Amino acid sequence: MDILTRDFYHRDTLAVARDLLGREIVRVLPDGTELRCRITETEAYIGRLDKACHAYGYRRTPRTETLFAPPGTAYIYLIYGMYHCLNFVTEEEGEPAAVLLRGAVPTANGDRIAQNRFGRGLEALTPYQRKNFLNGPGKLCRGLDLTRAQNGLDLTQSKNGLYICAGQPPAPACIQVGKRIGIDYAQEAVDFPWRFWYE
DNA sequence: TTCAGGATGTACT
DNA sequence: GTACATCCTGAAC
Repeated sequence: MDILTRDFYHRDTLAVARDLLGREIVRVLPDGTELRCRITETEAYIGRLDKACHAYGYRRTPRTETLFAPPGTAYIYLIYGMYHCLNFVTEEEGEPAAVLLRGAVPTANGDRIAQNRFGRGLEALTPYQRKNFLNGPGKLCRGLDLTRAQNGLDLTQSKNGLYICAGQPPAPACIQVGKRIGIDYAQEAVDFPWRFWYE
């Protein structure tokens, strides 16, 4: 079912971040339920030269270890004590770089995703909740029930319960580019246009 | 509709 | 002890 292969991630991180738009995340829960959503927003982080990256300058710690893994690995970490962020490792193994997923829209089992997010079904959501469903990295992980338990998973194997399908990428002209969010501390890197999204 | 403030735990000076 | 790739709530407009 056209799972993206390691070659897809084994490229320049900016190219991968752009190409991930429109792709479909598949998350299989322990009970077999298959959650699906389409990627609408991404950001690139490249340790080699990017002060916003956890592994800036090849900084290696227990947390950043996953960033040095082979391309196509899931890097998931805890942020602000209560939320998780999902990234896909890119480039050569040993080259710490990844794409952060910042936004998505549900394409299958949205009801279950709503349960994970708000503790109630799609029908019961307020307009405000519908509008702000998976439009943030923490929300996305909450909706797909992803935590550090899934850190380090190989995304190229369907058996791991987390993989990416080819989906339907947007026309290049529809892709918007801008500065990344929430990295004010990163000095010159705050202005890097490494965020990609589309409507 | 926007905005300030707080929640909360881990990583790492 | 401080910072953090965030999100929600409630108040003011």
